[in-house]
Amino acid sequence: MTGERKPPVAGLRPTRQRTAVAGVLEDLDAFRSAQQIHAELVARGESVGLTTVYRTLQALAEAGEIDSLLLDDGEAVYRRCRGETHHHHLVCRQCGATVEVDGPAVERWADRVADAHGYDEVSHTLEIFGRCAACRD
Amino acid sequence: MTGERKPPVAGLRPTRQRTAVAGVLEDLDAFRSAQQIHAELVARGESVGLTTVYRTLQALAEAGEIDSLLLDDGEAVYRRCRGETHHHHLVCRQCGATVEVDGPAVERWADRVADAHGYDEVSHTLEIFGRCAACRD
DNA sequence: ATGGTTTTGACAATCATTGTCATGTGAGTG
DNA sequence: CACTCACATGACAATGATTGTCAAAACCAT
Ligand SMILES: [Zn+2]
Ligand SMILES: [Zn+2]
Ligand SMILES: [Zn+2]
Ligand SMILES: [Zn+2]
Repeated sequence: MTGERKPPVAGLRPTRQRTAVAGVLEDLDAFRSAQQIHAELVARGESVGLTTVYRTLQALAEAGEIDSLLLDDGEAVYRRCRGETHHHHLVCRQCGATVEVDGPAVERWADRVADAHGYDEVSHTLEIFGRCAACRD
Repeated sequence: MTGERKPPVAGLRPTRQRTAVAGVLEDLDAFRSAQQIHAELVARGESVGLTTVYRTLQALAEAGEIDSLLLDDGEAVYRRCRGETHHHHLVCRQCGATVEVDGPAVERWADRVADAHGYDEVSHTLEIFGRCAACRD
């Protein structure tokens, strides 16, 4: 046993704070905002500054370790996804419960459309929102 | 000749301000922010308060007369689209130049995925971003 | 221990958007 | 035309998520 732990963010020091944030993300199954994650940390007795939470989430997202998306009101939410490869999400508007979904056909379609109109450096956003079974009462 | 003009927003008084905002949207071909539209109004010599621009764009969007989407940084941008029916957009990150695109297969796919996982009240967001030919230099 | 680098976090600053509310406007009435 | 009054406007304040600042703290390797 090497006692090795996966660092919260590649290339950055695995500090107590970053490990705590990564821990919360690991336990959560839904997309959550920086503030919600900060609140969860406080609830767990972990002392981490809100600024640090924002910075860590940003770093994790840039490193591709977590996914982020914008809610209707522009608020950013984050989630540690299982899938390693590119995918999209079916998200419950109420509780944030998320299902990771693949759409190979959509990927090809998006690139084809962009190409047909002479656009390059193409990216896309695609999220499905709804109300999950549990939230239907 | 009835001299009839289409009201800027259904159910609301066609005021000078609302007509001016609608006019700018009619001329613009790209997605623009409330602030940019306000700046354009000022440039045209039209006197319209920023608050009114926000309110009018919101009303137009709710009435389905214009489309809106969120940029990466959460800023909302608006555009008067030609297509009457549901569609998506291929948007230039640099200049906002937009192409309206249809993806019937994607629509069905999204609904099918949501249904398969027991989600209802489904909606989706789908935008393609890139750099248009004109912005490539 | 020591010096240099990284990280942290309390706090201030941004900035798009929304809330307020006193004032303006206009369609309808008589 | 004069009078209503509900709707509309806009200067200004408030909000709220996010980012910037920077001195203090933590790390790491000499
Ligand atoms: Zn994901
Ligand atoms: Zn995709
Ligand atoms: Zn459109
Ligand atoms: Zn669609």
